[in-house]
Amino acid sequence: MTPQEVARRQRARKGEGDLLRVDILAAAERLLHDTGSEEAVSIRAVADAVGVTPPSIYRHFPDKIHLLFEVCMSTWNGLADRVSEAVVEGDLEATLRAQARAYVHFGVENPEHYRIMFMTPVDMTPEQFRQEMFAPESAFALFLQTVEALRTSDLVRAEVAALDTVTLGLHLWSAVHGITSLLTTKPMLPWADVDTVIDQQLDLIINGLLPRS
Amino acid sequence: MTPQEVARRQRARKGEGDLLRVDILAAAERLLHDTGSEEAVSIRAVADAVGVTPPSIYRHFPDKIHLLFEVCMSTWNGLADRVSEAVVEGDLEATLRAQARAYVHFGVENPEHYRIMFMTPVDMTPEQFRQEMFAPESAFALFLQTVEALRTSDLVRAEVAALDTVTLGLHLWSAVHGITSLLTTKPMLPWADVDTVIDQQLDLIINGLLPRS
DNA sequence: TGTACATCAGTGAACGCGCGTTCACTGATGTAC
DNA sequence: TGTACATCAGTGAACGCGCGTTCACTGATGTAC
Repeated sequence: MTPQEVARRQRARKGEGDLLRVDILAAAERLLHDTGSEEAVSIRAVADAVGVTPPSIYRHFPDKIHLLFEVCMSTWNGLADRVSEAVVEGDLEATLRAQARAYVHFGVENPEHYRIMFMTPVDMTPEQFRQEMFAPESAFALFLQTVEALRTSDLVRAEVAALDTVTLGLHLWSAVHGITSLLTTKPMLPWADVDTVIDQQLDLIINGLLPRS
Repeated sequence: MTPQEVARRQRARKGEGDLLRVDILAAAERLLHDTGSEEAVSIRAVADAVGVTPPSIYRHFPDKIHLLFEVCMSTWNGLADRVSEAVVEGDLEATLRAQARAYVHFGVENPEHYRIMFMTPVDMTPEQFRQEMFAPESAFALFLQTVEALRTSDLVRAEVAALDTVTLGLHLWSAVHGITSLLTTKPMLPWADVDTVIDQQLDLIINGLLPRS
């Protein structure tokens, strides 16, 4: 009848204090993913999940928001790998589509991470992460390479080629972000399955509403 | 040196209790708009702004979330008017563009209302508002009329005409929502001015990336 | 015209909650001699 | 091989906070007679 208690964590050896840091991150990540709720990831809940008392979190993180964002950023950095694997040599359109798919799936699989990073007022984001988010190795930077290649190719309309790469990138990102954001936020709407939605959206953007001839 | 206090509100006459209800809504709306922060709109803060004690809010609203959503919905319903005024007789493309512009401006001018309604997990939304949001007189429903007209016109590619109206509507909405969402959430990115961003995004979607001939 | 009374709008005080965070501490671990 | 000691990982208890909400109430207002 006693409530199920997580076994208290065995204390790390001297000099191995950083083991706890890793476990804290893992526990917070699991909590955020499983509950899908930022609120559920309290310092107390994380400490509980690791089997440790709340103050010991502060040995490893300056405050709650830095912990939360480190969790988000490490997931976000994982996306960069998937985006670079999505490259299809010699086929820019296919690359664009595959990268978009990787992006949307990232959001759909980690909706609360995504919400924290891209659907929350900036002021909440610690300065250090604001830059890291769009750093040269980030998913966004990789995506911009594809956009740049596409824009400077001969595949694209003259008006599109005339745009700034970043500007074009922001527009394409917005479209893909719109899908991700609404899919996760308003799942009760009559969506097709995720891959169909992505493909249709890309088809609209690539080919446009109006006829070609 | 005493803190500035809002004058206590004069008590309503008998039978005129609903006057307070209106004032509560107005105060909450102002608070949400001016602070741009859902958190700032606490029962206590609203009561303070009106010049009344917290419990009197409960005479008029069952709980906090109903108050908050009623504020959002009344702003949202105001958008429906702007969307229907945006119709340009006999020019579907112009209508689409004008309605999109009305929508994005709504979001940019009321970023926190917008965030609460469209960037927050569904579970937070009271049942009654989930339906009202997409009701027949809503901005979204009006927008769907434009989409339907466009889809069944002879302006549009065959593949686009073949789509379901709602499906096409969701895609167009996603694109416009993506812009709104990122503009307000990541204002430090190198955006052009709002109208330019909207127009460019619509141009992409209407004409596509690839050349027409 | 005066008075008793029901109704209604709003109050004052308090509840319990979970939170982030701080502080002074304990006790195990490794190291120096 | 044994012992004193510094270091380090983590604890226990508490802080103050603002919140949503409830409860029993007060006192002004209008109405009935």
